[in-house]
Amino acid sequence: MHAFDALGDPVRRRILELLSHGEQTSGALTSVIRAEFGISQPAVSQHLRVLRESGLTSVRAEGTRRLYAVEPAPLREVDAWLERFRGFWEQRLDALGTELARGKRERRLGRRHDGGDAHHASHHAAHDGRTDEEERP
Amino acid sequence: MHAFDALGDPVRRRILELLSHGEQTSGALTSVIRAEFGISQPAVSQHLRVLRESGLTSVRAEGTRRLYAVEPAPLREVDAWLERFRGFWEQRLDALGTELARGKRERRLGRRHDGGDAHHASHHAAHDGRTDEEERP
DNA sequence: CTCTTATATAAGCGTTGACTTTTATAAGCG
DNA sequence: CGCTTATAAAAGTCAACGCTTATATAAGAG
Repeated sequence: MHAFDALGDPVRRRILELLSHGEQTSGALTSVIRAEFGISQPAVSQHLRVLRESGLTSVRAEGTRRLYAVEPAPLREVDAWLERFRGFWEQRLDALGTELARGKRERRLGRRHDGGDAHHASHHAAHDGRTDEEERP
Repeated sequence: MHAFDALGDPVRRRILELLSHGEQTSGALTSVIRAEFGISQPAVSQHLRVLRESGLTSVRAEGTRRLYAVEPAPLREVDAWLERFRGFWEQRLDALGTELARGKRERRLGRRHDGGDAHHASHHAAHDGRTDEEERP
């Protein structure tokens, strides 16, 4: 399943938003989603399965808990796909900054960098607000 | 319909790719898509309708032709949604480029850096590079 | 071992979505 | 005008999706 398909569902997008702050247990995710969307535990579990199978998350067992985390690769692909449209809204950016940023980003992505690069993401625990407000039928 | 839903279909993504080079008539799009996906003219027309109705394209009539063009707003929204995940793969961008790019791109969001907690090792060899080639069932 | 908690799977069902073929609309052209 | 080209809409079909209830698995607590 292509990442875009998985991202088509608001529940799954919301789950990823929740995971963007760091890993979460299935249970924690489930209670938030249940509260926000009013769906059952198995429904959430099925969404988690889709996320797993589309490579958007990884899971790690800890006792009886399952800890889900964002797996960035497919999102990076989506980001790359969007690249060709950035010109549509970045046209007005001044040339120097754009060139710099773009050049750097691309150069980096085109190169292997797995060697000693054991550093981890850092999350700004800014606001928790959802940006996405949708209802489902 | 949310942009992400519309983007879930490979035909529609392909149409947008074709439009990323500039506006195209329905006919031109249709013949490419027919060739690549083997679907009928009405099928393409229906995809065009979805793209129109989700705001991803605009249309302009010229005689009997319809000229489609990318309408960037929803894509920009998608891009904004992705923003929160960029940290997962851009963590190592050096400061200058990052500041320039980010500051410019989302000046209004008032982003700040932090040296936060650590999870989410992402360790994958580079791969891919190709855009999109999929089959449909 | 039994009961409970955490999570996933199975089976079934209604709805949606992506097609198809057929038909409509409307502009150009002889 | 009638014929053709360009495009959309209508109606029907079939599979995929998202949900539900019911059930399985597996770890922990008592």
